[in-house]
Amino acid sequence: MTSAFRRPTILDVAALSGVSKSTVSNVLRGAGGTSAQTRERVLAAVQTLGYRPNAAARNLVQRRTNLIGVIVWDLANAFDADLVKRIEHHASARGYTTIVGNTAGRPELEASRIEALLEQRVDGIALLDFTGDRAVLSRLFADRVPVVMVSCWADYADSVAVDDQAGIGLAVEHLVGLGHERIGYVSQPFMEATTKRARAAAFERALLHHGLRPRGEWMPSDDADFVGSVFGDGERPTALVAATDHIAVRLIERLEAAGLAVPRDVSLVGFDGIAIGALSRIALTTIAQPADELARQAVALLLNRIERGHDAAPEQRRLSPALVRRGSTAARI
Amino acid sequence: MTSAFRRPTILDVAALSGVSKSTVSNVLRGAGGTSAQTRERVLAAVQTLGYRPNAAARNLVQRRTNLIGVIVWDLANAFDADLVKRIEHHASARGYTTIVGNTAGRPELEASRIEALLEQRVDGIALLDFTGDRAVLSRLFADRVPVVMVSCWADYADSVAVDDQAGIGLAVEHLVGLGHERIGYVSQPFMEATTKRARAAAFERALLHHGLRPRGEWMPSDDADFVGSVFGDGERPTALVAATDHIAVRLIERLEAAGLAVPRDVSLVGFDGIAIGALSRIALTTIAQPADELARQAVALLLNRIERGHDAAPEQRRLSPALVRRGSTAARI
DNA sequence: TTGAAAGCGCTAACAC
DNA sequence: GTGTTAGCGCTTTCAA
Repeated sequence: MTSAFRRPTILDVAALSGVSKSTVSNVLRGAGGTSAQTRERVLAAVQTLGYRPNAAARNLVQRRTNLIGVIVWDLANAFDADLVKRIEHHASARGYTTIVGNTAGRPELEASRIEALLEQRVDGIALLDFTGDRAVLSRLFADRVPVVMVSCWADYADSVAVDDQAGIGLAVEHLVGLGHERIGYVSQPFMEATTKRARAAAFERALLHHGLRPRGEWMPSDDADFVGSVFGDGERPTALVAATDHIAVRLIERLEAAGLAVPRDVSLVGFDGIAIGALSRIALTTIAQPADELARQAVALLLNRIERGHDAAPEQRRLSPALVRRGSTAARI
Repeated sequence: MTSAFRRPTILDVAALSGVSKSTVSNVLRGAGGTSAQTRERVLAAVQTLGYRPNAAARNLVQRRTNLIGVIVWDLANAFDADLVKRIEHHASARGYTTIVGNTAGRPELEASRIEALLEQRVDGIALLDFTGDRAVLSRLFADRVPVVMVSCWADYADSVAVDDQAGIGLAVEHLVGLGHERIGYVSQPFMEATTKRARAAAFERALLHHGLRPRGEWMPSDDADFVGSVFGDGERPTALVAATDHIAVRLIERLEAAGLAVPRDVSLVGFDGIAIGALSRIALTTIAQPADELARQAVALLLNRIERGHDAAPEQRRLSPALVRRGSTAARI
């Protein structure tokens, strides 16, 4: 950097336009009470100097930053990335800048990312797929930072998530409608805990609702060795519900590698509605989440709490998912 | 917010531990020159108060923020998202916090996102797939903000990108090796310009190198109506190179919808190496970019310029891509 | 080894 | 309408 280089400050603008810095500030903030003449002069000076206000200085005096943080499990995961993109979009439209922290689901990374956000004094934080580490949460609580949980929840924070029970219900209903009676459920160890539990519980309930008996051995919480153990011998499920589209897609790989065809031998329903599920080569029947609505409401909830204060009781929004029928499910033969 | 709530400041810590705020600052920054005793007392006070330094105040006096900005075309695009994730990771490891701006390739959004970054006084900016709007770039230049371009380039900025020519060369060589002579190239209108041009030019060169004649009608810059026009009648290509994996995946859809099988009727090579290409149902032969190396070097270049100054001439790094053979290419019948 | 004091660049009373 | 002034919370000389 050229050693003499210094960004123009509000004082430079004031000097050039021959007014005081408060007047410059008033003009720039649109505070009113300035004559059209001086406004012109100030604006001209801003232009010629290429002046741009320093957010740090403003943040310091205003005690707010117009920054929000987003903590995400894995940006390489299509659903997460899509959500982050939409959150950034809505936040930006309302004048907030977004800081993203990717945690890879590791609590220690989560803690350090959140620590960084708090040093920046972000006005609020959106937690996608939060691991639920108590220490981290209590820290947030102690700092009285507005938080919105997306796609997961806790009773002491605002949250917006898809209605997991309704979603899983749709999936099971769809399969039962196709004549399936032996239905399994596949989850994954590295998955946000509340959602994981909710979907698994919803699955059991849905089966019972249809007069079917949930079978523990068809509900592995890990898809890794799933095919070998469940499809080895004995009675096998004719249909599967996967906790997420990601799991479903991996499952297709594993099933087909083991010589089982989808949907001929096994029908499969995913959950989320990621883009690649729509490819004709994948054609994944799935429970689609209303991603943009999720993002919109998350931002609305968060900014509401930021701008209107903390007092109100936590709000828990549940959005309705929709069944998207594609080629991975078929009538039981 | 409880009206009486105020975050503890360095003064509170100083008061509680009975020292001056400079001493607190010295302890916290590890500046040395403090006795073990006072250190203990200060640290204890920090602990009990839950004190956390205010980045805005620090930024203001230090005139640097330890913030970097990342401008990305589309986080919903797997390759971009993966890159952002890795950049955030490397930056975080070196003490920098990342602000992401998604631009959807729209120059006006790009400008406003960059404007926001500059107000935050980010120490540097990584531009992924920059649209190349001159006004925006000159603004950056005027502000003397360190910039690194990733996967695209300009001669006046540091950049790190894959060697497009080598990559396309590998693709063509692979196809020629399989006996193909009528090879087409498919691009897309909404794509970062320098990369787009470079890959197209490299394609022509590669064909010439193998003694083949590039044919304009087989090089649409838009994949939308590609299948109809090129595979309608007359002589058709037996193999295609796609400018990106995304395009390749879409092309598979369109080709198969038109009754053409991949690779039976057409062989197809993509570019990028996104994860879904590895699924057995997709099995996309592709030119894989070294994504993590790209991210690592981008961060290294950027932080180097930030921490060591602007003087050095722009550095242009070109990384080698690798051919990944999968099922979308086959010998010409 | 510690403290006092001068800012960093801005906003927001309040005075003129 | 416009200017003066007192901070916001921190770092960083410079003295003691």
